Amino acid sequence: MFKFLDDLTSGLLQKFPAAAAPAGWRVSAERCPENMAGELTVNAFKFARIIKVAPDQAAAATAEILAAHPDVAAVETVKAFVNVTLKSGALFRDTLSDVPGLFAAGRTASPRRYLIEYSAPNTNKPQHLGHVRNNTLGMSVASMLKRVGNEVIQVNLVNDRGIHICKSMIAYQRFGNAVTPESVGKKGDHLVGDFYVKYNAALSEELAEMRAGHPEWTEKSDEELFLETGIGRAAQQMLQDWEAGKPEVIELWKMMNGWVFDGFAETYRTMGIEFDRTYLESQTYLLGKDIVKQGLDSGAFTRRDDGAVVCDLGPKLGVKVLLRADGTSVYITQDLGTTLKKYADYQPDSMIWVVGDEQIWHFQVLFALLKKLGCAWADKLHHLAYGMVNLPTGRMKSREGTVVDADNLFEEMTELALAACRERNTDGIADDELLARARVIAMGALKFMLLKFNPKTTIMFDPAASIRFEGDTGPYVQYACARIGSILRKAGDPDTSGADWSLLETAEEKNLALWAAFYSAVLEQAAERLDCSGLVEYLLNVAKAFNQFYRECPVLSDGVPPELRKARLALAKSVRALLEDGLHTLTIDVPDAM
RNA sequence: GCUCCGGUAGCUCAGCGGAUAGAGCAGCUGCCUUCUAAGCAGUUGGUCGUGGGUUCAAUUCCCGCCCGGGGUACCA
Repeated sequence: MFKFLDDLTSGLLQKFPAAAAPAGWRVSAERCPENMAGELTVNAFKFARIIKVAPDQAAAATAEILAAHPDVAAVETVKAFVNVTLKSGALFRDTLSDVPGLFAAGRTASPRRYLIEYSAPNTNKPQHLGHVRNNTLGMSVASMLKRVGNEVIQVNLVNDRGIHICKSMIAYQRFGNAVTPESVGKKGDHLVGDFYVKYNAALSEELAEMRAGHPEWTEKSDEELFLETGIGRAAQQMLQDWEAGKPEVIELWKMMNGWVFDGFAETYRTMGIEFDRTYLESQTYLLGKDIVKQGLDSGAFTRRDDGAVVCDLGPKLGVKVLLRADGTSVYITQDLGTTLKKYADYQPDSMIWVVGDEQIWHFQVLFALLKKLGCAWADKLHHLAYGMVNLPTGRMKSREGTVVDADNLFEEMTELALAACRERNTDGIADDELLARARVIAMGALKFMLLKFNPKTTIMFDPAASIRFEGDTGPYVQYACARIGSILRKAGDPDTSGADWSLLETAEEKNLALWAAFYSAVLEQAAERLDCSGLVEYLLNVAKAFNQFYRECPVLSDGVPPELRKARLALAKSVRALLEDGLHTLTIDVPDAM
């Protein structure tokens, strides 16, 4: 970053030998507020204590050192804020003229191996907007952690067994007429989802009939009556047959799951997701049992009078059951098993789960259990909890048909983006090229929208308002890149080496350099918080700064001196590199033109 | 009840110890024979839920209260 800050730091430490600065301490600067004279601000309130003087003395010393610094053009002190204006040459030297340096600054000094699990769909229905948020958060956090220099292993854990899967299978047996995705021309996960809906409709019907015939049952919940229904018992029986390995059930299960996996593969391809490994719950759901035995042996867990195995996690988390009295395992038992398996498979330094915030409690318990089992790495586990996606009409509910389907949403947004493309420059552009462009824009808009929110906030998705390509959106940033691409194409992809950056002296040009200076800090914070929303915000600001530059500073127009043109071309190139790097970090593509 | 998350402009959200609280959308006003108007400029709009406390400094930290959502399973 800025050389003057290094010099200021050493200057202060020399001047105040009594200073108690932590190792590696360095004075930092922030953007100066718009209405103040200055580009950067050094806040002396923040480090006055470190150098052990009063804030106004710290500020005075700072101003004195900076006034004599060759990079500094002007200094102004307000209270303990020291506002600095840099000389053009120094400003660009430390920022946009050195893109590799800018990018390298964002890399971590201590790379780690992360294992991140996300998506985790069920194979009884297609993915919806909630999954899209999960997928987007997972892939972007993974990408961002890689971008700052870590090794990242991305895994999926597919819930491919259980009563909900059997429901789709029962409905297929009863109402399926042996259809296949090919025979009806439907994506496999959608076809299976249809049967899941059919099952629930048939169940509701049967429940209604039963309640009509048994007035004493009207008060009971659907869950309580589930096993009283024929179709409920059928699903239960099928689950038992599945666990017993009954051939015709396994065969049906394999066939229908195969359809769903094909469908998911397409959804993931559209989003640009590639998992390093996909774990299947059907292969992991029994894993936890021997760990429970080990826990009993070590005394971490205890056996209750009725035979159930439990663990007392203290006053806050309470007593957790790990094995029922009948010896069957519960959700957390499986999760213990898969967690240990993932650890054994990859030995990560840290594991991340991208899972909805309704499971915060579950993960607290899981982590506590792992500690109890003596896993030294248990304090390096992180539940990346994210909020629901709600619609203006309320929560999304599969049963009530109020979900926004992922594939349909991609399709709809692509259509809208395509229409927007057609309104613009379509001269001589082939249809498939236009479609490819629309896809990049649509997916960019969607991912950017989802990442703009802090993960933990509950999102309100209003299709009418949320599907936008203007304003604070992904396409806004992509558009800035496209404008730069256009300039560079018109200039014949010029060689800009040796450009004289000190010729760039307008407020718009300097503003871009000032924004660029903070890229590494933005990445660092995103990685630390496992939250890309700061990067999203940042890219909007850089794109905005570029659009202002675009308006105010002609590059190719007649009357721009050749040397200035070259410098501005170099600037544009660097800005595009920055924006592209940022978007790619968010797993968003950049179209050549828009 | 206990617990977690949220309450900031008409709407959707940033800011989370620092200088006069921001953005986008919506509304109003301008700017396309000039490198792509998916753009730019201007403008309207706020007792940062509320009452205390800590601090040189609080939207930001602590405590109480009010409102909304999640969790509180031997479901996943």
